[in-house]
Amino acid sequence: MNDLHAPVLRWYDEHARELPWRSPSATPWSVMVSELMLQQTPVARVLPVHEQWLERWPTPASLAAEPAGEAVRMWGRLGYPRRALRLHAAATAIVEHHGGEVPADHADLLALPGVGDYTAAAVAVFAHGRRHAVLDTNVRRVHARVLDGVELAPQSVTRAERERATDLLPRDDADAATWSVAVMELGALVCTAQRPRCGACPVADACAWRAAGHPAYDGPPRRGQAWAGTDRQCRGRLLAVVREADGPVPRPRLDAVWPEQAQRERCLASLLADGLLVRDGEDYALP
DNA sequence: TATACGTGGCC
DNA sequence: TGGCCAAGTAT
Repeated sequence: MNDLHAPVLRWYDEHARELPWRSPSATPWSVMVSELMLQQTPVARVLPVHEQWLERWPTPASLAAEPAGEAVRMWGRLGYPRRALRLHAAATAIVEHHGGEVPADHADLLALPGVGDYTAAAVAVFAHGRRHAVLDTNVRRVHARVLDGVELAPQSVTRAERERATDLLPRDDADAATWSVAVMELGALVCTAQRPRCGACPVADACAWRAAGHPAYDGPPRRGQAWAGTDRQCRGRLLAVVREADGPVPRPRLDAVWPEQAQRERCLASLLADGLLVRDGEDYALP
């Protein structure tokens, strides 16, 4: 145990949110579903969808048995709907290659659609108790501040950063898992990107960033996410029409939600290419 | 490695 | 008020 473990673990024990996927009765599938949904998406918005999802599809096999379009519809307005397709494809792969059970090995998880390095680690650790570093944006920000004395972590993860995160893990598997979720929670609730609550931080006294006077980020400029008028907005509008319709949608109803024809055509084509929509004559529908 | 990919809440 | 941000992945 290093000097950070005890205060962070104690803080987590006292302040952690009770979330369904952290329940002792949560299944690996519940954890995996939560991780896909939480990618770039706030907890508050995931909560109701996760509950409905698990009620309808309590196992990978139950989801794999349905058309992918049902997953897209249930995904609702969570955003990045390709994740719904990937989760459905992952469920299918789990049935085909893992006997319907969410695998525990990082490499097996990484091979599943929609599962990258972070999610593979999160499922291995939080669903199966494996000992593995979990590096998400929260953990990276906490490490950057406490250990490096900078406001934000670099854009990409280096080998050194990963090795340090692994070195920081408590020796015991269960403690290591709790440590990872605790650091994530600390980043989500206290060591936030904006307006960090250093007064509530269990390791404020050990924080290099605080000791340095909270120097502002001075790295390369980080690109914002363009939205208005972008293909992303257009795709979102088009897919929302089909998702919220009872059946196949005639083309004019799609034309009505986006004025620029060229962009509309391009986005419709990309939605078809992604498999988020299928065309049936003059109508469009979920797959 | 840089970019595309949804949505909505916050200050 | 609009830019920033939220448990990333795929290409």
